[in-house]
Amino acid sequence: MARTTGSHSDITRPKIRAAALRLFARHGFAAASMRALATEVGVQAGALYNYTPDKQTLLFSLLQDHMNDLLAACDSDPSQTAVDRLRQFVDFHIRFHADRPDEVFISYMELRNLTPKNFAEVEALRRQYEDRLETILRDGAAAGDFAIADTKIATLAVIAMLTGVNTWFRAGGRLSLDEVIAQYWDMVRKSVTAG
Amino acid sequence: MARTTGSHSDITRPKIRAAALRLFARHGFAAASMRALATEVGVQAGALYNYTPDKQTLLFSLLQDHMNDLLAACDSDPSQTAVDRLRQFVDFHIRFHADRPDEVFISYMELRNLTPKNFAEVEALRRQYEDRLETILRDGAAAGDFAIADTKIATLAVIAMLTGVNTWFRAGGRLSLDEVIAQYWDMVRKSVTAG
DNA sequence: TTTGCCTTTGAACATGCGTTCAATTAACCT
DNA sequence: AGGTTAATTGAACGCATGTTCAAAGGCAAA
Repeated sequence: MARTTGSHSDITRPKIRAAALRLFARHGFAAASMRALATEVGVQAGALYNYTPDKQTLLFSLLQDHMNDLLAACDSDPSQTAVDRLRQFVDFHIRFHADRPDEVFISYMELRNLTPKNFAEVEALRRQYEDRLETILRDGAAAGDFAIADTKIATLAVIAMLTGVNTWFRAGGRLSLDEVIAQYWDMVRKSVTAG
Repeated sequence: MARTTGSHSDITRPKIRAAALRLFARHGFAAASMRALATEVGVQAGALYNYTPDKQTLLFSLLQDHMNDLLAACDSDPSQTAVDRLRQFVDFHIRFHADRPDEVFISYMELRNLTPKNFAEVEALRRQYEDRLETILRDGAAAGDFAIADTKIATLAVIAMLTGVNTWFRAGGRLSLDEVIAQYWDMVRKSVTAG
């Protein structure tokens, strides 16, 4: 047997990416084998190499795309007040990440499995995203709306807090995503304003 | 050659644990081989099995000990006000974790490499620790010192925020640990009080 | 100095890994 | 219908993995 009926790169490629996302998130990059990935896709291991030069590049591509999606989806209107922009950021961050648990998980867990070059590239994208928030906080501090000692720390503190939602939130649980967002917004707002 | 001069289990055992901590943190549990660990210790791979029945148990033992250390070191005087206890918790959490970057890193990254039984055990310890904080927040809310919609969420949000320090803090950096703690305490305090 | 225990070696075992590639067949174009 | 391209198979390569165990040698007590 060789080429199978119905086989097409437009079908197989997204299947591979989706399965890789699931497998890497579930078992970790190092513990997820190309053979297991192939089985999940319904193909032999060799076929995967029509779609990625190697396993490492597959991981990198997933992370890079995720970060680019994140940056593309996150924009903030500088004519609004810093408080409004911060509220939008909190809402956006929680929603975007809750929609993509596997991508987020991998982005935090598998960074160290990237080659130095690939790591630097993903890291740069992550920093760009942090800068979006830091700009909001700095603008708000300059306008006197926020009371923050160190903007960089506040940025990292807020992002860590928000991303933490992904470790426990499950749709259909005790609280709706809207309720969760409301409380996080309340806490974030208070944490950066005078009190 | 067989037994080497100066060999003693009181020496080898802690060496293995220290090296395992470093290797698991650096490369990940799955990617860190027993042979690499043995090399690091200065011993052959077979010798490791005098100290652990298998690799999995070694990981579990490291995580379990870390959680037990954490619980043993964290106590809070219920006669103090909730605000004081919260301040102490923030100070303790950041300091304790900053002292043990590898343990903390592994505790978050390698949970999924535990067998279900081992995972449940470590998870139970983690929940105990969260309960310490939740008790403080609930007491403070009952006393009217805190304004929190949902205590469980606030607990997770605060812990995520505090643990995030470990992803960027390095001793000797721009800020001292005391400065970092001061700002985090400021943000945490404001986030759970009325504003 | 001998005895017995503690610790380590070093080789071996079975299994699984990422990756390559010639052969093979489906799908598409003319 | 025939020819070309695209997709996949399946076997193979070399190497690394966790773990076991008989043999061997350092150590301490008698």
